Amino acid sequence: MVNIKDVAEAAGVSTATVSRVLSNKPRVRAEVHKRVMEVVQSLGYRPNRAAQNLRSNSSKIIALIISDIENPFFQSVSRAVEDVAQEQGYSVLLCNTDENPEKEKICLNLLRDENVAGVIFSPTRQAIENLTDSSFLEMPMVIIDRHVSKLDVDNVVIDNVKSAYTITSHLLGHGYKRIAGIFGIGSTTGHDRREGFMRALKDHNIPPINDFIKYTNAREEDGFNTAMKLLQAKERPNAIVTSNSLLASGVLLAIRESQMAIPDDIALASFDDTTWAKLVEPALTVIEQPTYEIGHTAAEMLIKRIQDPARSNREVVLNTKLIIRQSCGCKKH
Amino acid sequence: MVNIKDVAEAAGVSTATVSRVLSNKPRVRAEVHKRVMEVVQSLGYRPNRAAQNLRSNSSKIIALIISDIENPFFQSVSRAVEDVAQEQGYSVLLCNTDENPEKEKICLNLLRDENVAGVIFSPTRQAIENLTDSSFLEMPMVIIDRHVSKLDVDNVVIDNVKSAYTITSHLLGHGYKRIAGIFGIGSTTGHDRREGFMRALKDHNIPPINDFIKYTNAREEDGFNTAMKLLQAKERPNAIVTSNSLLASGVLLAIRESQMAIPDDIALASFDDTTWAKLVEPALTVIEQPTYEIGHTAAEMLIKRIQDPARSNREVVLNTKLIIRQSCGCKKH
DNA sequence: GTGAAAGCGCTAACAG
DNA sequence: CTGTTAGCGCTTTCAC
Repeated sequence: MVNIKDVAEAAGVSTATVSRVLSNKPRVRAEVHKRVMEVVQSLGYRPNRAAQNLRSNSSKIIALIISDIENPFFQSVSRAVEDVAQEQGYSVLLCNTDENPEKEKICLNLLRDENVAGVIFSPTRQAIENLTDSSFLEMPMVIIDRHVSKLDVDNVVIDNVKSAYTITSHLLGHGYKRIAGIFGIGSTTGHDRREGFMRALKDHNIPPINDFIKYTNAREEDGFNTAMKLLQAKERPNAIVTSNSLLASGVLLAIRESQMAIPDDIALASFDDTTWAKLVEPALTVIEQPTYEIGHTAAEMLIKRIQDPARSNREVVLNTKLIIRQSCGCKKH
Repeated sequence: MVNIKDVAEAAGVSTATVSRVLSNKPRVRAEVHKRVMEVVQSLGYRPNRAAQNLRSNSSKIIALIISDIENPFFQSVSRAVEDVAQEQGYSVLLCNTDENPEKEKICLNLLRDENVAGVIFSPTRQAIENLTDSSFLEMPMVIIDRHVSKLDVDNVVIDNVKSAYTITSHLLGHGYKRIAGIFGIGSTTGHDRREGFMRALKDHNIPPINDFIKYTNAREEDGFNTAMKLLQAKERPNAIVTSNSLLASGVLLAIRESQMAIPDDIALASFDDTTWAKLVEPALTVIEQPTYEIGHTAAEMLIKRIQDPARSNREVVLNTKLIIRQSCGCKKH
């Protein structure tokens, strides 16, 4: 592998000059610049990232810490992050944490060891606490999906309370009154959505039914199990709201298993407009999150912060959209 | 940040000894080993990855190069890779190539610059050609999903010909005779599946209809457009096989738009058992690929190769499973 | 068994 | 404007 010294010799300059040319520093004669670039070309020189990293304590890698790449929400986010990164000459390191605070910590440590340039992180509530008195915040970081007002970090989120309020109100508007809600337990997101849900009930003068409000892990099987219990109870809900698509698919399976008809027997609405939301019948009414935009914005903010660590923190709240389809449209309710 | 020198001083040994202890080299007195470990603990020392990388020309990062993380097939693969990597102390660098040979090359170059320990790669046909006379194969590499018999690399695949044969035969067995096939154009995978499709027709003495055999990009919209054309033609197919789930969802949308009933008017079968395959009605008959296992196997093979570069190459062919649901079950055909 | 010392390839003072 | 030089933190001969 050809190194900077080879280039320097071939171009008849010092390594320092080569380095200057390559990092577009000023104070280099145009002619020298040109000659060096030519040699770089002809020798096919590519700087050694490890050496750059060691010397400058920073790599061209940004990390994406999410709970699970198999969650459709994060797929789109990660795709966006990748796109921005690639464009700007960064690579993306992926870490799944399964909403496990222990893994989150291991991961963060590792990223520091790797000198990553920055981190895009979707933390558990637990991790948000830990972050406060850790040195992890020394890494450029933007938190996504989860709300962290108390922390001094860049933040890209949606308005979860409002979105949950909207979708619950939609159900209420169609006459559904016995609405159950299933929310993820690991994240602030689940909490916020629950709050929006509660507020909507309150504003419509519907007393909440405790047994209908569920916190659970946010996987498909949790949605299924929770829904089965709900549907087998004496007092059934006639509508269910879920706080993500994994839960929704579990609930849908449970509804099918219970031989109930959507939306006549029961309505279903969820967060996240996945591929399948429009494919099932009746198609699912959902809150669409601007997933790609979340990732895109986060990545751009991160890179800006990397370039200017002193930059003031900001919180970006992106808009969601209620997509009305047929899963909540029964006339009789 | 505490470095190896700090540890050496605190333990009253040389940096060389600390290094030996940390990499579990022999020839260190047990007592010294213990003392060093204690100091490492108490000081919270963590080796600098960049320095290790520079010195030893290899990082603890493995790369995953896939065409698109938004393709469900790769999600599961990447999850598996991540799991194995994490377990073995590696991190995963993610690269999307969009089946674009140019991007593949950029990516490969970058990975070499980063001194990644190894690469798991799902290449385009183009890239497979390029690989032959490139030096990229100097990196430990395992190729997944795509077939590369000519190359001297580790390879994890399924039997695409056979799987396509199986699912096509299933359709044929249910009396469908006018079967269209939509295959991805960028990969060897699409080719092989087309071949299995053709063979099944032949073995059942069904003359293939040229207009029913389509190569296209493998995204949802391509599936939609292709299917729309197929369905609007004078001579319609009464069954469609697609070579991945993205195409399948496009086709499904087209069928819905055309107001046709599955499986009575038209049958649909596809590769890839996604979340939604069991959620739509009628549920989709599919070839299930062992996606997680593909990723898992590939990651393990890669790590073995990293540890022993002289290891002989091997090809692992994993089994697929035909999951029969209701999308191909019409009696009248 | 252990230490001293030589770099890996690069960047950033500091000189000139 | 450009070269010299001193490391970044680690691993790995080579001595002892």
